[in-house]
Amino acid sequence: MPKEKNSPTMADVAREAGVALGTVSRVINGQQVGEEFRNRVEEAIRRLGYQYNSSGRALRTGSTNTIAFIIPNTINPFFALLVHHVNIALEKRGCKMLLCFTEYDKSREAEFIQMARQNLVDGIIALTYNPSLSIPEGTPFVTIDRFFSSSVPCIASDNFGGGWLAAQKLKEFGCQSVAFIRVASTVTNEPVKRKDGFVSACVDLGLPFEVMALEDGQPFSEIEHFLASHMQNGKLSFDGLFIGTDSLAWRIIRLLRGMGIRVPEDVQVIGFDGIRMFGDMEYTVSTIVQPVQEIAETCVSTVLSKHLSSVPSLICLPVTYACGGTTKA
Amino acid sequence: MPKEKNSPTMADVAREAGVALGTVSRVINGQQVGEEFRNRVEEAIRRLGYQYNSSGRALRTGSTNTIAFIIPNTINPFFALLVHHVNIALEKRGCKMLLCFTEYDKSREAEFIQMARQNLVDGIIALTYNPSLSIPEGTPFVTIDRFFSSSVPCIASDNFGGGWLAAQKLKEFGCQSVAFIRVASTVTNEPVKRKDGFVSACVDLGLPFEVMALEDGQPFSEIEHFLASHMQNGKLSFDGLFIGTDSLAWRIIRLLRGMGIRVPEDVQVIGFDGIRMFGDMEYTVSTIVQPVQEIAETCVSTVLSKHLSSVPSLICLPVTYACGGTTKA
DNA sequence: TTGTATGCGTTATCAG
DNA sequence: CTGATAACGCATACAA
Repeated sequence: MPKEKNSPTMADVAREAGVALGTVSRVINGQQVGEEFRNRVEEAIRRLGYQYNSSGRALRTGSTNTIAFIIPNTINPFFALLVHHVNIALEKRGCKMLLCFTEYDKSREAEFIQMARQNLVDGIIALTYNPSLSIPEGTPFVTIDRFFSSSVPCIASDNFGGGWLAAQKLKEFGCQSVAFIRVASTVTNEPVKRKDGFVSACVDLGLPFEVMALEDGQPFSEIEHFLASHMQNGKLSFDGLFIGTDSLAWRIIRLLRGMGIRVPEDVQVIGFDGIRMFGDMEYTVSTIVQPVQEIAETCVSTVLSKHLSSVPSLICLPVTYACGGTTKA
Repeated sequence: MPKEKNSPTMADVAREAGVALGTVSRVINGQQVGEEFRNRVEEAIRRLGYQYNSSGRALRTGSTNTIAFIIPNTINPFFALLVHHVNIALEKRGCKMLLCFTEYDKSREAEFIQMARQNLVDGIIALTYNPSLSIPEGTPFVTIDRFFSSSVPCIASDNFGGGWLAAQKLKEFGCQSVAFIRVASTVTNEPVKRKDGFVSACVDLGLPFEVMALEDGQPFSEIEHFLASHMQNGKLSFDGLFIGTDSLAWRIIRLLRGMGIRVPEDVQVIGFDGIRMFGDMEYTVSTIVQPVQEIAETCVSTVLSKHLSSVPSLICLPVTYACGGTTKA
């Protein structure tokens, strides 16, 4: 079954313009062509409504100007934002994006890498959770938030600095006793450093703290138990909480309010990510904001850079604090 | 510049297996091949780590198993959800998705359609705002929320029914006087029927109502003026509001609370779309929920259907009501 | 500067 | 059922 729609080809344009095939190609690729010839070709292109066929070019050049972006989904607003900025950054450089949703499925992560190579992508940007994912040789590969090896560039927020900043802010806002709560990740990725930075700052600042991690498989109610076990006379023994993500922070705030604890009056809460209502309105919670646009820009420029090997293996980008109404500032 | 990475080709596999090129192709495409030959080929494929090259196939067959999805962005959670479900639906049918973000730019919408055809996409799904967009011949085209002509299938929620449902719910929850507020769209798309359904229901149910539209270019403060002009003795003269989208509803609720009006105690609010916190948690406001997954499924099955011409030109899918805490139910 | 001819990897047609 | 071979549309090395 050949093509159904008979679009004109370069040969058609060449015939129409009375020039050679190669000349048409050169006009299209913006190479040196005599004024007279160029006009004839451009006229013919217009007349025929010619559009170049990217499969032919890809087959010939072995490159598609396409980057695969492997990510769990777009339902999570942080991922959605990432997709958006990655696409913008790619487009700015004349590249297309091949989106791959893994749904956190490790086997799908591997399948997509294979699929991406079948499609001759020029590079892969991946935010994955499979610790033993095998990185393909010969295709530029950049990861977000996950360090594989020194030969695979990893782009991330300054998670450690973010944890530090959270503790500093809580202290600044008058907290006397704080806690860090997160869901433990099965893989050791960059975001685990949020805890390290937080703990480090608490120690440095002389701020008493506790750490609670919801291990894999434990129900959310464990967090409820943790909080309940830190109540005395209807009062929580913490007046500041740093939570691993905005999403979890939101759930915990709901929980606290259900327990009759006011936020931020009784306890101040800082999350991580910088998620806004409806994507672009106010922050959902007070938060450490990830520089999503810079992350996307860096991923794209890195994966497209000619000399991947001379690129740093870990790039951390600066985070900022933003008030979302769950702190006293 | 030829390919940098020398992946094995079908010819390599054929040589390795000691068979003809055509036989390898037949094995890969699952056609009839003798048991012995099939084994030899499969063994060779494994040994060489062969992966088929989709450009070659595309060039030959004129089809890429790719559908272009044209949409403003993924920052808006509704669009993000749509992208997600469209991708799932496509993947289920072995198709890839070429995402095109228009950022509401009319000229970009047209450019993407051209780009999509250059890439030999097998079809286009588009959520656009350019009323005079020209639909390409020869490439299956399906729209969301926008009716172009009877030859271009349009998939949408039952916007009229949704408006009706909102009025019905407000009445059911005890409202005596209601209003509909929206930002007017410059294009006449399906969502404008939300007002029609609402008005129709109010009339039928004997519910007094008003309609307010923020025209193009008017600032948000116009809505503030509208509400302020309907205040008497610190009380709003409406006890129920239906807002064009959840996002606008959220902004208006913030506004109301700033004016000292309680939601839902003083005034109940219903939005439209069905946006959830963080994509999958509770609804942001009480809302008319669009069946996003069904919309996506329908778009995909329609655009891939062999006989596009025999498809209905407008398909409306049923909406539901969901409480998000801004109504008394 | 322009024309010509080859091959990229695949599918499909035609002989064997 | 299998082998050989001709396109598909394009970029490019080489010849003019």
